[in-house]
Amino acid sequence: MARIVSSKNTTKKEVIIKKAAILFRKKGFAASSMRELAESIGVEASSLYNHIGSKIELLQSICFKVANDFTIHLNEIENTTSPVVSKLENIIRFHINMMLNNYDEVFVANHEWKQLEEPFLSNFLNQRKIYESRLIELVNQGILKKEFKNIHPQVAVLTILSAVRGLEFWHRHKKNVKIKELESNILDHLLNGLIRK
Amino acid sequence: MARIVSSKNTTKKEVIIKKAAILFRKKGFAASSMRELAESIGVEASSLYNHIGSKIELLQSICFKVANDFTIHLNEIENTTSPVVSKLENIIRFHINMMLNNYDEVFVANHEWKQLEEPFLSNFLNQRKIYESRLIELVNQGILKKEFKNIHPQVAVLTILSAVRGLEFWHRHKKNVKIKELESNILDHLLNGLIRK
DNA sequence: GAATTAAACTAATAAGCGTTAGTTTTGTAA
DNA sequence: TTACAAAACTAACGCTTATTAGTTTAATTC
Repeated sequence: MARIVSSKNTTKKEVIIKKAAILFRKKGFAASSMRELAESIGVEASSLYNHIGSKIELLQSICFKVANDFTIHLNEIENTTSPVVSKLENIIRFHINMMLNNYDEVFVANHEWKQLEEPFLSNFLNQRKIYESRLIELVNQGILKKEFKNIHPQVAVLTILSAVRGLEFWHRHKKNVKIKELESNILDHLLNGLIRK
Repeated sequence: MARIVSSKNTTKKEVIIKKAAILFRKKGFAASSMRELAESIGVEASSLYNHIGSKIELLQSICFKVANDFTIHLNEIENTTSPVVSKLENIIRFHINMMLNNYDEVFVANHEWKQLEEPFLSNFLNQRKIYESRLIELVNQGILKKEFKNIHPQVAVLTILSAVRGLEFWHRHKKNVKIKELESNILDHLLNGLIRK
């Protein structure tokens, strides 16, 4: 009768959620079973229900934790008086680091949000939409202040978000490129096509 | 007893594969059932098996059709003598158009390949790896020929592929932006940070 | 050491899954 | 009209699913 190991600062629920993120990232939410999850932890499936409510609740926890982290960071950035280009750079760096440090969770939030049920699905999409709108507004400010070229801000934002999302693939190539080098390369690629010369 | 409708140029199998792509894109492969697929076509689930082998075979067809389309196009491009920047532009435009014209299939190939079984999984990943290697080599040529800045070619390729992949999201915003405008915006964003000035 | 609580276990549930077998209907060609 | 083939149907198979109920074990508290 092996118990779920959990140190002082993490509850057993948090252990389960972390393992769920790993499993959902590897196999996808729908293709992951509670038995598999339990096995990866070392208990029976039914034992999980002493700590969590349901499978779908695990997905909810993962998705909204990630969404909230991004929202909170954007709040902080907006409350500074830096140039727009610095703000955008800061945001891009945050995305890159979230992807590298919370790989499983960010991946799951990006790929498995579709499996959320209402009203969580709508909430999640709404939160993401608002986040994007705020980024678009930021780029727009950069254009008005002549920091950026006169591009379509909506396209720019989605290009940036997509490019940063592509860091998913760097978990495959991790050995070949240094993280900091990677970060500056992507930033250079994305910004120098954007910043007025 | 409704029959599967199919015009002269499309077999019933192709109709099923197309509907499968739509369903898999919307709900994910694992979360899609054969009964749902059948319903979207207007027959019973078992009737599908007069035309197809299995559920997983549908995913295989979709994934490898997309992969082959990209490979074939790259073959054609490599057999021309254009400047590297033109080749790359051509490839980016092809990606954009594949995404816009074969949305469901490209989406499924991008997101659901994980659910493939061996040996198809390995074949698919290998084909993708080779494709990326050829793009990296192309960018490398551009650097050697001084057409591009001295960036990390591997990072550049993944940034480009990821950014183009982000066109997925434009099916949400389709009304707001014209396709051609979108295409040139993305190209400008990606290339003008790359091309030597 | 006894009592209590936390958290594991076993067993079972009902529902849904992909797929198959066997049968019936439909469309086509002789 | 008859014969044949294509493609639909119904019914069922065995399996897996998430989840629940009830029980037992382990850890904690008194």
